[in-house]
Amino acid sequence: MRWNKLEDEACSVARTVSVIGDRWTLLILRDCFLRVRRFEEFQARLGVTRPILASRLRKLVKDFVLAKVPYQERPLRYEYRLTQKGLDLYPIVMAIVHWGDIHMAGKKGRPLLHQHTNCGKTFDPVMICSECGEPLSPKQVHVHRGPGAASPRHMPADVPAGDRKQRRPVRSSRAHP
Amino acid sequence: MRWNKLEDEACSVARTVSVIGDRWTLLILRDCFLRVRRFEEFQARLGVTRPILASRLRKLVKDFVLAKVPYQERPLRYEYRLTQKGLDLYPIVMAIVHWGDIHMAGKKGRPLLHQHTNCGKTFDPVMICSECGEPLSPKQVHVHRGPGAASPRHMPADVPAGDRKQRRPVRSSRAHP
DNA sequence: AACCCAGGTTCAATAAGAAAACCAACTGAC
DNA sequence: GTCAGTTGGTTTTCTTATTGAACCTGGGTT
Repeated sequence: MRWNKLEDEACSVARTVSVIGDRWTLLILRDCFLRVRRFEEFQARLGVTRPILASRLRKLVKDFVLAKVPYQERPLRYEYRLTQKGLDLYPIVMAIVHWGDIHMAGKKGRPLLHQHTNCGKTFDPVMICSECGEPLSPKQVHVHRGPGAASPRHMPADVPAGDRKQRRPVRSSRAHP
Repeated sequence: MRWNKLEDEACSVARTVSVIGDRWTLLILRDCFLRVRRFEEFQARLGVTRPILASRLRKLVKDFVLAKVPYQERPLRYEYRLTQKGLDLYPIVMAIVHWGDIHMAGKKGRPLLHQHTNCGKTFDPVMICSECGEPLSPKQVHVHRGPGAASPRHMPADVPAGDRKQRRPVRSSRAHP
């Protein structure tokens, strides 16, 4: 399969992977969330070769994840900033960080700690259901076809519904449309 | 930079990316969460070449994300099942799906809908702070060095702490140790 | 015996990535 | 004015990874 065909697949994972499913791209995005913005800074921190970095940044700009904005004139210089679409990748990056913290940390513990400035505490990211607020587990989720489904190829086996509780919904910044 | 050096980096993103930071690997994991378990089924659904699929499955087994368990004898055949370490990737996969749903869905809408069997509703995954329960936004998170930090190279600029509220912590299945 | 199945491996051709050098537009120091 | 320095790249060559097709193994079926 060619990678440009991937974004046409009727699967949100495939479409997302066509944008960020590359090792260097994910590391570039990590640095974006750490406020890195310039070519030379990415290059120095990541150790990536310059041609690869240039091609990845170009692609992220093309996909509207980053925007190239001038930070000075004469000589005209640009920096790369996360767009809203890019900022929305934060849960993915945090989920990746958390998994690494739990499963890949060395004996010394985590490399970084995250402090939530709202509550002031060191925290872990937790993924919950927007409707009932409970933490999500794969076995409690039943997947079925949406309006954008193409073929029944990607459908899973059916899973019986369990007990049901009630809670107030959590207003996500970006809920299902 | 060589990819085997990546897992030695003092960064949880780099370490996680050394395991799952590959396009095919992420698609394989998507299918794992859709209860796909066998070589031929992965191959048919993904359209990946057989040598790549074999190499990715081998690596996921080596990294204890998947386990190869026999489902019959004579002829002896194995299937690939998510371990607990693999199941813990669920928030990453859900975050990827959700971003694709929001930013990459076609005109027809989402390919798949997720129903939470606990509450019975179609939901979106929301990432919250384990301590105060508020949805996370990148600008409200201050990163600082943890015990496993190596060099100060990967540190971000400081961000002032905002207002502080109080809430009860959410017990994540896997909190910070 | 002849053929099918699941789960791979082997091999040649092609695409992508790495390393090092080079380029261009401008600055500021001398 | 020229000479080195800075930033943000491109070019070139070499090495590695991926693709596509075919083949293999250890069984079972008719």
